[in-house]
Amino acid sequence: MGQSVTIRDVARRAGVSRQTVSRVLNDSPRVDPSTRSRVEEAIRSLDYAPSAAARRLSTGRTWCVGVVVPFMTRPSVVTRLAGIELELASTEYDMLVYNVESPAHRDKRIHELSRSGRVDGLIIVSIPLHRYETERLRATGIPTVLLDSHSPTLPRIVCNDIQGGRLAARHLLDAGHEGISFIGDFPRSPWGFSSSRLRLWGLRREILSRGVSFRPELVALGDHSRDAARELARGLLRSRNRPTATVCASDTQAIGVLEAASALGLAVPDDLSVVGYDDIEAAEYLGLTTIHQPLGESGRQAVRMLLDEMAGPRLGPRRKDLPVELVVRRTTGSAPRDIADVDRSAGEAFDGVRT
Amino acid sequence: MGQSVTIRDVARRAGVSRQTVSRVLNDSPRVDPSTRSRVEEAIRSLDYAPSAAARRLSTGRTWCVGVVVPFMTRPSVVTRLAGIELELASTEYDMLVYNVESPAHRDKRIHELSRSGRVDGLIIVSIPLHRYETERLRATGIPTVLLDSHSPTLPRIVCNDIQGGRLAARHLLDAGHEGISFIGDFPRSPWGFSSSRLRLWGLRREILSRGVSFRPELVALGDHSRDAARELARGLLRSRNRPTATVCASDTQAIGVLEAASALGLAVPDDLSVVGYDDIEAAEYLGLTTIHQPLGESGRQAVRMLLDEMAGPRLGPRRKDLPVELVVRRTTGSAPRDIADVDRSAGEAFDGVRT
DNA sequence: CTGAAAGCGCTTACAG
DNA sequence: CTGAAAGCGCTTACAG
Repeated sequence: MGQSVTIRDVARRAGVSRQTVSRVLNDSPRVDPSTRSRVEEAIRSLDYAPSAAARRLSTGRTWCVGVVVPFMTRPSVVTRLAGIELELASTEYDMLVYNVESPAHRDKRIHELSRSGRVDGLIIVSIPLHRYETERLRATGIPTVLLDSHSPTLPRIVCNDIQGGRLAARHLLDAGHEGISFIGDFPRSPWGFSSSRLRLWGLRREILSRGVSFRPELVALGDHSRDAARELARGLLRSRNRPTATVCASDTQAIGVLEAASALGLAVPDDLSVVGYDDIEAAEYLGLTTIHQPLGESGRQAVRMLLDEMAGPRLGPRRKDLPVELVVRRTTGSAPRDIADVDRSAGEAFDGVRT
Repeated sequence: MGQSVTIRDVARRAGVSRQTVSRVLNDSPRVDPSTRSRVEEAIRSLDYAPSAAARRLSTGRTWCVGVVVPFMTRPSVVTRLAGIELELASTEYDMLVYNVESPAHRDKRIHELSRSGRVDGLIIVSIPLHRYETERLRATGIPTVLLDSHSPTLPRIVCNDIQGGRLAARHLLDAGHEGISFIGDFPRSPWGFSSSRLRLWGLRREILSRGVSFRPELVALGDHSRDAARELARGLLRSRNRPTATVCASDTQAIGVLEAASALGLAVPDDLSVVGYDDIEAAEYLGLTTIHQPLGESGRQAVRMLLDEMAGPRLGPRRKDLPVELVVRRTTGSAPRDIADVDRSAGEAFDGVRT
């Protein structure tokens, strides 16, 4: 079965002690060259591989990093995950992945993970922690980095959501839009995700800073899904004073908005401009204007920050903000001259009555 | 730092031996109820969590399953991965994920994984193994299940690719198509993926079994990407005797074909029918007719098969085929009456010359 | 440069 | 039902 060759067998074969074999294994300089080559020869001829379990117990390090993600199949999440994997692959660390499906499940996972000694460090993706969870983590002493969520005390990598909202608003305001709607996530979902809220906040600030009035009735929040966004958009777009542009909390939701526009006979971008968020792969082939986040890179940076934390505890909290950027494609354009005209002509198309 | 409470501390606190604590931890029935509750109380008051590393060394089991995937961000791959994670989450096993980016990298990963004792079992996704790799795996004795790839000896879960090709062909033949093209992956990529080849094989067999001639010049193979598929499609669709329908080895490639059709002014499905493969999320909102694979379910089944293997080696090879099904949406329709007409009218649109 | 001793924190038979 | 002994396969000081 292979697995039965131990360090003891190698030592016997090479005529040395187990410690010497261990030194060769760990590249210790305090080994005579000729001894070393004898040991290496023994390792080779016995096809020996050291036991990870034994090494872990004796060194007290697992050489594993745990990654906790919600909704791992979401394009933005899996891209982050791939970034984490890529960076870890260049180290000796392995990646344990836990997909959590509910807030309760999440709490349990994080708690048990932090205490079982299964991982040397933890990366928690997109999940804001309660204060008591943060405290529990500190108590266990396990190095932890948050990716895409905020915390007053834990080290974290965040993309600048407020800036993203501002960029989207600026782009639309420059094109003459004034009725800008926002479709995002429920404000008080049990997950407590904050990105949608922050993006809206940035959008609002930019609009107000331009002296344009912000219309709260154009904000519609729901599930983070295409279907929910489509229904919300349908409502907004049928209203008397409909928006000429919509900013979404994700590309997925933006796709729902495009569907709603299409169903209502509104042309994009002539009648309606749409801006997404994330720049997932689908955004490119749909020609969706969106806010690009450095998703893969954010994962890599989270790993680097975690490695730093594991090397030695830092004094204060650490936080790194990654920039986002606007990617203009084909779903945004100038505001319609006069929205009343648009509505009138849309009306004509339906009922042939001139008003 | 928390981690310093050991089984010894608990034993002392409860006034019993370490073995007794161990029995309580492992739900052994041979413990007196009152002793048990004393131990449980001690565990609680000391906030004790057993060391995974120690348990692993003494039991010889890691309680980890390794998953090796290529291109983890591909929608079809991540869906499989999520299925694996979901099934593992209902067990005590953790999931180690390795994303391999090149065939060389893959060989190294699989080899070292199988020998380091880091995992109790291995799931290898979409990667056909060389014979010598298969032999090496057997030699290590590590239970292994292949998901979405074939092997004469290893246990495996496969979706029926040949059947998928047949279903696509049948659907198109029923709609009157005769010039059916196929856009798939390079036949001899270093990865050795087989699904594209098998789907083409099924397509071909179905066409021939209907007495329709198969036109090899309508088969175009390239990189598994939207861009490559778009360029291949562009070539096919501009040829004199162009196809009226295209089957693709993936939805991603089908999207490239849709782009090519759009660029050439061909209406889908009036001028061209398109069938994808996988039924990823994008297929639904693009209205893409496709072959649905039970991606998540295939991951779950791979875990169950692996757990069986780990419970005890089976006598013979095991293989499970999962069914695929056709999902008809909006990219397929009847064959154009006379393709020459179509080409003529397209020509007119361009140059205004009547032929 | 090398080895004898001790230990990492559990579990597994073996007695009683 | 419970405990003393031994062991899992490494590494870490400590001598020499």
